[in-house]
Amino acid sequence: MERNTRQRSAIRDAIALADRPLLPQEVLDAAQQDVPGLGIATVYRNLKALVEEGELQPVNLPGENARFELAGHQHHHHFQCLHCQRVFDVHACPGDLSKLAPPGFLVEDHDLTLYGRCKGCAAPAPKKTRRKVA
Amino acid sequence: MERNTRQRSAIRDAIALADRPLLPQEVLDAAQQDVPGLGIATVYRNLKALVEEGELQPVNLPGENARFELAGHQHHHHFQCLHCQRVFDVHACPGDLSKLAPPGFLVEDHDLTLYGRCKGCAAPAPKKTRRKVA
DNA sequence: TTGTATGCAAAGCGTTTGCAGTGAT
DNA sequence: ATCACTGCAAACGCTTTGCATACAA
Repeated sequence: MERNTRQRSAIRDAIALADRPLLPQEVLDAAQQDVPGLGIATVYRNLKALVEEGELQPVNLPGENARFELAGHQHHHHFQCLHCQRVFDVHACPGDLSKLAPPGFLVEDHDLTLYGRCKGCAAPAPKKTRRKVA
Repeated sequence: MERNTRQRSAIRDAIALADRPLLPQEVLDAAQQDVPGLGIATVYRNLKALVEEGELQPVNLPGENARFELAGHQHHHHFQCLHCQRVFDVHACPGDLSKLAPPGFLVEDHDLTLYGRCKGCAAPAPKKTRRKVA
């Protein structure tokens, strides 16, 4: 059965207190302030477990490693800042996009990512290519 | 300077002849029919070079490794089949999405991925979670 | 001939897993 | 006292890089 460990609490709290989806490493950094000896493997194991329990949900953006946020936010999208690279929730949706697909293709779902400048990063910068880092 | 090797031609051809974005491994498989001894490192090096030359462009989908297609397709989106996992181009776009972002956020670009059944994979299947594979 | 491109193998990076020890119940 | 959980290190999958050789020019 599920046990309540200091590690698990620290990991859950780190994500609950964040105002945006966090990378596993960011979760580790935050949770280590509560539990200094915490290891990255434990973070990954708990993230996976918490997702399976339905408490967290993964946030996958194009070319980015998975981030994690509290579940419960229903269908929504994300915004990534081209300056600070951080990701924010967007609680809006363009709606039905089924007519965009070619004939014969059946649309069941969609993912949308907006890019630009977040509230904290004022002026526009030259667009940079977004890519997966190994 | 750029040299014209059999390997580079085979790699370029593999992508040019495909009707969809290919994974590096798929490029390798296809190109090895022309150049049997071809190595995966050469594929990666040429993909990177061809992207920098502007001949190819990377296709990044949420939780997926990068695929590659010919450049020149201007702004467009992609469709991933939930059954066969393959990716197809979508030459349509919902248009201006800047009003979806929260106040203070400046939208400069967007990525959209549609999910469902491709032309070849008829009936709908239970949705499966899309995730990054290490 | 010259030096870029290739193939192989090793290294990197993020993520997962094996294992013995730790600690919640 | 159990047995799930943890930390560490090794293993993994994909991508990149070092190096000696091969080959386009």
